[in-house]
Amino acid sequence: MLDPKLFRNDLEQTAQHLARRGFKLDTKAIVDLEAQRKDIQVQTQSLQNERNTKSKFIGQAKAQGQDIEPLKAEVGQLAEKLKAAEERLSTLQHQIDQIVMGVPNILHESVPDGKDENDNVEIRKWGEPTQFDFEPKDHVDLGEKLDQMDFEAAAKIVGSRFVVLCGPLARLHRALIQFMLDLHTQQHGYTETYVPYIVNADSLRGTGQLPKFEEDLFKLNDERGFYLIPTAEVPISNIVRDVIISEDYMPRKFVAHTPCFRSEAGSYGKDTRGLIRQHQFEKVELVQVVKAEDSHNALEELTGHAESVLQKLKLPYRVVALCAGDVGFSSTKTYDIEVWLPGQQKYREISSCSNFEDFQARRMLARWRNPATNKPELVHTVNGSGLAVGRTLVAVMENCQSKDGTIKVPEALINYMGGIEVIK
RNA sequence: GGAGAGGUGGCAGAGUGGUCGAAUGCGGCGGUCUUGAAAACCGUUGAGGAGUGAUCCUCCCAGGGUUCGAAUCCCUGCCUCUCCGCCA
Repeated sequence: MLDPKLFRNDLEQTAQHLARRGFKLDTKAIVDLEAQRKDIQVQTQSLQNERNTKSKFIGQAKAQGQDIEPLKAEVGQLAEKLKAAEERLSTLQHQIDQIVMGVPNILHESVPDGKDENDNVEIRKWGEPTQFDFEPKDHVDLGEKLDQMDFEAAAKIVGSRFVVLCGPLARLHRALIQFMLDLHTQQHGYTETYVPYIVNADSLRGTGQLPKFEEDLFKLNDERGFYLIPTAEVPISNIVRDVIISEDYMPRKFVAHTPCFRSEAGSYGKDTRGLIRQHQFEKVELVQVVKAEDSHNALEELTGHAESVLQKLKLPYRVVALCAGDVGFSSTKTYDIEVWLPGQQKYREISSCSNFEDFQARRMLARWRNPATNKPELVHTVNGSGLAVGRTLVAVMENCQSKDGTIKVPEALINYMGGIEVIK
């Protein structure tokens, strides 16, 4: 959520900023609603003031034994007007909120212009696309040939976009998780965190998935309005919702491994093959809660932490800065890390690292107390995948395959595999 | 699942339907004292919002209700704690 003051004092400039990402702010509607709001709010408050004052007076009059009936009647009439005013105000405020909650974040000035993913800018590249002296297979062929990856069984058990892994491949999947968690906790200073996989609507509003993107979520058939998490970002970030933390709590760095659940509504026909796009996948997520002045450094740092996973696995990748049209709703700036997939002869997203500045914090009311002013200030939140586990598994399989269809376990994972060096 | 007790400011903890946005303690901040610190003492200290401003409004878990007036009474929901039962 943007600072509401921007809509009152800097509306045109805000609209221009938002236009960069192709978002059209309905300034006319806002000006109109704001004018009404101001008018009615002032009215309402003055009526409330009158009621309070007179009611207090009744108390005093009663204490002195005066006749208070006429006064009661007078204030009683006031109450009707007040109720009407309060209702109008709340309706208006609701309409304004509806608009404001649907407005994306303002982009950082360093974000490149552009319309869609084709305009993203490569920032750096690590390694070169893996060369083979044979025709490399994709992970589906490899996995099925090994008899350790079964999409049919999964389709029978639930439906499409799920997978069953068996044997060493399932273990490799687990090994990746352990490896990533150890790396981030031991070398990058993150606190290992275990969080709920089910969240309420308030949490999803806090991080920005709601109200706009409900269709991407799995909602439980439960009158409490629970959802499966689409990413650990939601439960982790909401740890600081509605609290005022102390200065020495920051920078706070959380890492958690969780499953993620996404409905993938609207992506029919996209990545239908393999486990690139699943309804359920594992992810190791990095979240940092920092002071405003630190967030852009934190984004660079966090992106580096995600990259180091790929470096240690010796998987070639590149980092791209998302262009204005491609940056997500809540983010001011996003780097995608894309790993090389020989099966597709393409770089594919394996991590997305974003700085939300105070956008999520304002929705979450996540604040810290600044000793300099002794006042609460909004924190900044930064997060990124470190990494998407399923896609990392794909990358390992495809980049480390041999001609005979076996897979060489990356050195960094051999200990986690109990010494297994080749998956066959 | 059954029985009970609660949810109040950064924390702990009072609160009779009418100067209660809320006693008190701790913590924080400022000061006195001290070579310095501690102790002691004095002062100060919730959040959000409207308005150019004086000032005003809202918030005592959330949502409804009663009332001229609700932290206080009533209803619903959520959460926490204690006991019993069941359970990975």
